[in-house]
Amino acid sequence: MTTSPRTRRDGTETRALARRTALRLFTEQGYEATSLRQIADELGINKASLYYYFDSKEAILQSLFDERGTEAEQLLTWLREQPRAPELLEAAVLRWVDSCTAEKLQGIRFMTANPLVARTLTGRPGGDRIVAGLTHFADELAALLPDPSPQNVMLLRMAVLSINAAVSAAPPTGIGDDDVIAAARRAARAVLAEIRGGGPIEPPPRSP
Amino acid sequence: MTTSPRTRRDGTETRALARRTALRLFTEQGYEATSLRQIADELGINKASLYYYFDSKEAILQSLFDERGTEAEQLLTWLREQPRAPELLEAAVLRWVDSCTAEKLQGIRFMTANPLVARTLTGRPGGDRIVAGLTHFADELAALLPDPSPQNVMLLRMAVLSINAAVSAAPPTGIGDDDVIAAARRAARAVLAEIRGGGPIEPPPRSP
DNA sequence: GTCTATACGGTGATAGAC
DNA sequence: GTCTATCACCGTATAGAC
Repeated sequence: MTTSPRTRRDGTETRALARRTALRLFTEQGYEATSLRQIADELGINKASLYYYFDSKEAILQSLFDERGTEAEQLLTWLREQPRAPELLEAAVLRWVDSCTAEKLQGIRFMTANPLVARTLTGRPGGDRIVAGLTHFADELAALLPDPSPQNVMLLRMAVLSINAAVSAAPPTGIGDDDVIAAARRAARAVLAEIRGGGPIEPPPRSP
Repeated sequence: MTTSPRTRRDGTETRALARRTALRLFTEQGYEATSLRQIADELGINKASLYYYFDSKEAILQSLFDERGTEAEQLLTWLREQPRAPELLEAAVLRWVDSCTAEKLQGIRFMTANPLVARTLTGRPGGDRIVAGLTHFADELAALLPDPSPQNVMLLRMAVLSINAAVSAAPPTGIGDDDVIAAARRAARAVLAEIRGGGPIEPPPRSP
């Protein structure tokens, strides 16, 4: 081995810092519009030094996807072991929405800013696991719909992606992460209610 | 003049075709990932010939924004001459949603695929009039909210942008434009109801 | 209007010294 | 680990013949 414990530790720290920097720049400017030179400059290192930590620019992207790629899959695993019930629909959607912490929001922001970039990694291991995982998640939930009309399937997908919609709708500044997440939750519930009721009118609860 | 009527007519047709081709490629692959060579190839002309119709790649982008930039402004103009009333909120949002024809959807798809590209044109005349116009629209509507809390402002913005959310949520194929628009409308109404009621439960209609 | 040829810069990436 | 130097390539854009 050529790496001592000390250099190894410094290395992984720099690598982690590079990932965070890349994530920020990719989110602000887009993946294609961000050059390796720019990332290196912000890190205070030379452009070529980045290649010590990553094999290519695409490898940086890949590592960002890998970091957060398992979440959607875990959600899917959880869903498949739940007993089928009408309440599962709302429970599952809200489980996903509520799992979104303020830290996870930056991942959503990155994906929202680069909606097409996932296709760059298609075919490779761990490519677009987030997108694919959420898609499968929504598709599996669609089987629970009493009326799986195209519109209702669409509304279900919109409920699942309410966090993304909230991030897209949020102005660049002035609204805190908490309110973004809370708004996403309320929107998801409202859309789910629309699917159930076919309209805003809910039958009043009846006690026997 | 160096252009005869005949060449002039052919020219504007080619220009229009180039715009449509660019719009499609920008939507499929992204603005930065699409090269002028690619656009020229699909048109069956040389790369350099594009510069007869457009001064630069950015000029192509600009022309696409100009084509659909006035709609949000017209909406804003309409809003400002409406009498203030509680029903104006939902009426205004639905006016925007319902104005979305199947043809207009491709504009939304382009913007959804290139969320950051509007900033490329900021400062220039007619830059991001769509985004800015819709933002102003939502902000003006926010003044009509009984409770303009950050969450409610967020929800209002999400209702206005429900078309964008629907486009983002729609799978690449399998769902028609009509269902996408219809789902957006239902989602917008559901979110507006959530703002009004603060919850999915609506009081049942009471006849005196 | 369309072409060929070319200029120019920036990009991702590699080799090798230290 | 970080650097300098260098590479091939592709991007936009221009000049000028036809």
